[in-house]
Amino acid sequence: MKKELAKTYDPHGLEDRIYRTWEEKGYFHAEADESKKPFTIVIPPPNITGVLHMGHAFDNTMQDVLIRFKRMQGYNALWQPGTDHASISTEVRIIEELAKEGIRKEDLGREKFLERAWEWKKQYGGTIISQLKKLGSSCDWARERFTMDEGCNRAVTEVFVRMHKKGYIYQGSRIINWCPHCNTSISDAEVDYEEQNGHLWHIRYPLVEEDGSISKTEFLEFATTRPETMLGDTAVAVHPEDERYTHLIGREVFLPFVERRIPVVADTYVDREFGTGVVKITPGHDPNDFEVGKRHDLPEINIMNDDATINENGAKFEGMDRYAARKQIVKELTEMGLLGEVEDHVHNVGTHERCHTVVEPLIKKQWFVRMDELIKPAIKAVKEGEIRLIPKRMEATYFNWTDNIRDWCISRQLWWGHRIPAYYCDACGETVIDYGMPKECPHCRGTAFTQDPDTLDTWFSSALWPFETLGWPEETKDLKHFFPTDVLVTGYDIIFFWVIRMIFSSYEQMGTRPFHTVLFHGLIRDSEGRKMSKSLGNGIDPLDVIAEYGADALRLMIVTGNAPGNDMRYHVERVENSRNFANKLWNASRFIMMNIEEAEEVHAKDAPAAMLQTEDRWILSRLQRTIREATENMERYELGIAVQKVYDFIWDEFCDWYIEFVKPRLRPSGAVGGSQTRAEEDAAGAAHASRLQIPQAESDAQAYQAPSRIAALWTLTSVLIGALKLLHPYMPFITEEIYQTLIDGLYTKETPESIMISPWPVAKDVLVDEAAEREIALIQEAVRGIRNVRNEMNVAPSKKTGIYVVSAKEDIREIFTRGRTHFTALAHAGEVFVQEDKTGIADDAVSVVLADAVIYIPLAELVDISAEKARLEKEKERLEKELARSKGMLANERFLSKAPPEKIAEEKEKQQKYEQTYAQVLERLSALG
RNA sequence: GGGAGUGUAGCUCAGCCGGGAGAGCGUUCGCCUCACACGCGAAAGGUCACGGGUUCGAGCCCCGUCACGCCCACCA
Repeated sequence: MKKELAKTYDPHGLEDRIYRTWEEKGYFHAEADESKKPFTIVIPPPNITGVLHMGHAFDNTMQDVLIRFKRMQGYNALWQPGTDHASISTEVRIIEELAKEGIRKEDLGREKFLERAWEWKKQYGGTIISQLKKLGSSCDWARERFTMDEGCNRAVTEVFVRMHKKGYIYQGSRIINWCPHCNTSISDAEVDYEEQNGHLWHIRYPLVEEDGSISKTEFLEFATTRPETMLGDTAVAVHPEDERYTHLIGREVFLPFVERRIPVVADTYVDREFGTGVVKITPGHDPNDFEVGKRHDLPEINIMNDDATINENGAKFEGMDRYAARKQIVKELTEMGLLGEVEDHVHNVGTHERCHTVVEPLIKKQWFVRMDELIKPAIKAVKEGEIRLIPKRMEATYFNWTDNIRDWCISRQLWWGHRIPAYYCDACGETVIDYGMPKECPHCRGTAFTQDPDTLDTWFSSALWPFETLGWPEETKDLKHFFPTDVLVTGYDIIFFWVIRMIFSSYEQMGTRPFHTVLFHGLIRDSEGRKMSKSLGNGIDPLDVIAEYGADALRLMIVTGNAPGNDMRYHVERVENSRNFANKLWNASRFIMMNIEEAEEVHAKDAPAAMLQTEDRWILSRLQRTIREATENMERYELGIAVQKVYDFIWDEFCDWYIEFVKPRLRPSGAVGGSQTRAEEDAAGAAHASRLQIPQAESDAQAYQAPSRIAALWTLTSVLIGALKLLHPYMPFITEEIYQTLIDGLYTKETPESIMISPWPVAKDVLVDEAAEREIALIQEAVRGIRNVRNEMNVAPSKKTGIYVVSAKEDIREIFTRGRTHFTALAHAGEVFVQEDKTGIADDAVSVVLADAVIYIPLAELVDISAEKARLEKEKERLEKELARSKGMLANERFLSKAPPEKIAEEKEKQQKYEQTYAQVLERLSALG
C-alpha cells in the first residue's frame, strides 16, 4: 500500500510507536555468540534518584549513536544498561520523606528503613529508564542491572574479601571528611570548596615559664580561621629556621579553657610569610595538623561529636554547636586579653557536595583501599596507549590524579548501600572478613558476631560495573564474549570518581582493561554559559525539548558542532534548526514517494546503469564519498564532523541540487514527455540550432522518456536509503519511519524490515565518477552565476530569460548541451542555446564569465550597461588579485623546489583558470566599450 | 600555587595530515517556483586575541603577552 505522508513532520506519537516496535522485535537484544564480533558499551548507570537532565541526554545520545552504528556494521552490539543505588542521594531522599511523616531514621531502625528504601526504589527507580527510552536509547533492557542486585552484591563482597586478603583493604584511624548533617564520612572527591567570607582571628597563648608558671608577659601569637578547634590543640608549630622563634622551640605554651600545656614544635610545614609564622596544631581536626602530629608524636584529641557539637573534651563548651562555641570562645578570649587583631578573610571552606554542609575533619576508624600498588597498572595502561582517552588532553587530568593518589576511604556511615562484610567477635573483638556471618572466631572460638554497621562508598560498586554486569564473579558466556568492553562514554567531571576506579578495578580483578577507549563529552550549559542548576532554575528539561521538537531533533542538536570534551551552550535555535532539518528530510522523502506510482517497482537493488544520466552518476558519486568520509569520522569518534557531512549531503547536494535536477524527468510516462513549455523550448532550441547549423545532440523529449524517469526514481530512492542509513544513528525515529514507508511503497520485501538492523552502507569505488562530478560542478557554477546576475540585475523570478552558452571547446559545449534542462529547472531559463561563437547574441547582454565559457543573458528591456560594466570591473579586480597571488607563488623558486609536486600542479591549474577567465572578462569589457 | 583549556563572521560554534577562511542562527534583498515559508534563491559580514619565531607557505607548529572560564591543591 502506498502511504501518504503528512506535509509537516510530526514526531508525536510516532516516536513511541516506533520505539515499542523495536523493543517488541528484540532488536536491542544481544546474545553471546562466538561467531560474531562483539562491540560493547556499558552505560554510566544513572542514579535511581535521578531525573533525566541534559547531561544524560548528551551521554546517552553519543552512546546510542555509537552502538547503532556498530550494530549496523554487523557487530554483535551490546549496550548494557542499569542504574546506581546512589547511597547518599537516596538515603537523604528517604530521610526527607520520613521527616514529613515526623519519623527519624533511628526510630525506624535499620531493617524498616531499608524496606522503605527498596519500596522507594521500586516506585521511582524506573523513572530515569523510561526517560532514556524517550531519547531512543537502544539499550538491551532485558539485561538491566542494579548496583545492589544480587549479582552486584556478590561481586562487591568478592572484591572486598579478595582485596582485604591481599592487604589492599585495611581499617584505620585517619582524618576523614565528616558531614555532620548526613552523619557520615565522605571521600575527598565528594568535598566541594566554596569561597566564604570569614575572619582571621589572632590569638595569643601565654608561654610557660621555666619554673612551670604561666607567663603574664610572654605570648606566642598566631592566626586561625577556626578558633573553636583550639580546644583540641596539642602543639603550636614554627618553622625550624625562623629566627624569630628558634629560641622557643621545645618550650611550652598554655592552652586556656582546657588548661593544657602544649609544646612548641618545629616543622617545615609552617609558612614563615603567612600571618605571624606560628601555627596552632590540632591533629584531631585538620588534615595538615594531623600529619604534623604524626611527625611529632602528638596526641590526637577529638573535641566534637558526630553532629558537630563540642564533646566532653571541650571543657565548659561541651554541648555547644561548633559555631556557637566559636563565638563564645572569641568573646571570652577578648575578655581575657588573649585576642589580637581580627582580619576579614576570604577562604575556601570544604562543604559536602550533596548537602553543602561545612565538612568537619575528624579522626575516625574507617575502611580504606590502599592505592599505591593498585593504581600502577591504571597509569601504565593510559601511558602506553592500551586505554585511549579522547580527547587526549584528558590524560593530563587523569595523571594529575593518579600521580597524587591517596588512599580511598570506602566506608560510609549510611544504611542504604553494600554493608561492609566485616564481622566483630562479640567475645574478643576480633575482626573477621568473610562472605557471610562467620561461624566461629579464629581467635577465641566465640560464635557470636556483630557486623560492621557501615556501608560502602557508592563508587565501590560502580567501579566493578563493566564486569559485574556481565556476570562476574561467575565465568559466564557473556563475560567471555562481551568483556573487555569497547568504549566508555562519559562526562569529564567523573574521571576521578568513576573512570579511574573502573580501570584499576578491572586490572586488579580481571587482569585486563575494562575498555579500550574513553570518549569524554563536556557539559551542556545554558545560553549564558552557566552551569545548569536547580538553584539557578536555568535547567532545560530534555523531556520538554523532546515533547516540543522530537527526540531526533534533540539528538542531532547535541551531536552537531561539538568536539569531544568541549562544553556546549544550549540555544533553542539550535534545536529548531535540527527540527527543520528533520522536516526537510521528511519532505524530500515525501516528494520522492509522491512520484512513485502505485504498483511501480523501483527496486533499490539493480542499478539501471545504462540509463543513468550525468546528474544521477554525480549524486551517486557524492554519496559514495559521503559514506566513506562519514564512516571514517565515526570510526575516529568524530561524531560531530560525521553528522555534519551527512547533513550537508542531504540538504545541499541531494535536496537543493539533485532533486531539482531530476524534477523534469519525473513526470509519469503517460503524460507524454513533460510540460508544454519544454516542448516549446525544444522546438525553439532545434530551430535556433539549425539556423546556426549546430547539430542538436538529441531531443530533450527523447532524453526524458520513461527509462530516464525510472533511472531518476531508482537513483532518488537508493540515494535516499543510503543517506537515511548514514543518518539513522543520529536520528533513529524519522529515518525508521521514512525507511519503512519507502520500503512499503517500493513493493519490495528484500530489504530488512527495519533500518536499525539494516547493513551500514559501504562506499563502492565503481560508483565514484570524477567526470560526472566535474561536469556537474561546471553546471553548478554556471547556475550560480546566472542566479547571481539575475539577482543583481533585479530580474523578476517569474521572468524567463534566454540563455546562450558560448564556448570554443567542444567538450564544454557537450556538457552544457547535456545539462541544458538544468538551466530551465534551476536558473529560470527559457530557451537555452549552446554555441561556438557569439553569433546572434546582442552585445549588451549581461554575462557570466567562466574559465571555459561565457554565458550570455539577453535582457532587452532591462539593460543597464554601466551596471554590467561595474560588475565586470569588480570581477576583473578580484581576478587580478588572485592572479597576482598565484603568479607570485609560482615565481617563488623555493616554493617550486620545496612544495610537493601535486601542490604545484594544483596551483598551475588554478593560474591557468584565472588567466582564461580574466581574458574573457577583458574581452567582455572591451565589447561593451 | 599547580594543571589542562578557550579566544575564528553580530551570536553560538566547527575547522581532520600546515597549502586559496566554514556552518547554523541573526541581518539585507528577492520569491507562497506544482516536497518543504520548519522553505527557495542571492548578498553583506572575518587583522582567525596580541607580539615574535619556524616554514616556500601558519587559524593550525614553537616561544611570549593579554583576557575568560574550568579542574586539582587548600597556607593556619
